[in-house]
Amino acid sequence: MSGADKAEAFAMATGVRINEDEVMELAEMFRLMSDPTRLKIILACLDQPVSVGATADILAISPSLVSHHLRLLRAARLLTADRRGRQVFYMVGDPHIRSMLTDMADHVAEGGDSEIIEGT
Amino acid sequence: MSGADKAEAFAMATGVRINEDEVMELAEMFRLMSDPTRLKIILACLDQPVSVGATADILAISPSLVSHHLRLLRAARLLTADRRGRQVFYMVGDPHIRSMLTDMADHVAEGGDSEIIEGT
DNA sequence: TGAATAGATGAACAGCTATTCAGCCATCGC
DNA sequence: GCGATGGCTGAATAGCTGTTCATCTATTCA
Repeated sequence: MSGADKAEAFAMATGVRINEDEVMELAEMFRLMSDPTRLKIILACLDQPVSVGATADILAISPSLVSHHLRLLRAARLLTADRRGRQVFYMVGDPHIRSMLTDMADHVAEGGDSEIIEGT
Repeated sequence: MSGADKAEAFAMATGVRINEDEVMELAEMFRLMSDPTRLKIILACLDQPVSVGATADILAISPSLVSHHLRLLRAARLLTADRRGRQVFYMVGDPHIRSMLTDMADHVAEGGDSEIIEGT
């Protein structure tokens, strides 16, 4: 069974229209949002562009660390950069990602862990 | 500035109604979905309950590995377990998570990386 | 030009984690 | 009870990654 066949089998079996590469891509997105520091950075520039320095101040971390994270987020196109003078402003580019994030933030804030289901 | 104050400052500055603990909780969710193997497991039982063995077969990995991952997913309440005889079926419990996942899978599958925006 | 500010980069390190392997517990059919 | 099947658990390991520190580039202002 080849790799392509395996991916096909997975897509068939799951009923989810998504192949191996797309799963990897999705996983990579989640990975980038899975680090608390990075997630805070993303949330910080969800609704408006924020400069690197401002982000560092808000989160009380070093500009260097912010920059490192921003590079990853920029590379994955989760954030877009916009230079104004000597400052660089970052913001969430994809509207779909933005709404998903807003949605998830609300979901968590509303405490969706109220129901406990136990198997017999 | 205390920890609580910092969290408050963050919530204020970002405009996102979410505190430190909730950010951690959200990050943890994303972390669980960020591993390709684990993500495949979740996607496999998105729409219907799947047994451990079946999951292992579909993904062509060892039942042991599946079980390890399932324990984490169950602990985080991302998946719910349902024992039938000697088989245990798992499925995505939270409808909100399920729709988010379906949505993101579609988003990735449709290739949302078509537009490249470059800063001046 | 020179100083200063804002970000970016590279190396180095500590901590975490996905995977494998071996063995254990529970449930069903004989 | 006995064997077989299905799933769980614990230890061990290899690979990855978030953070820090020092340094470097780019842009503005005097």
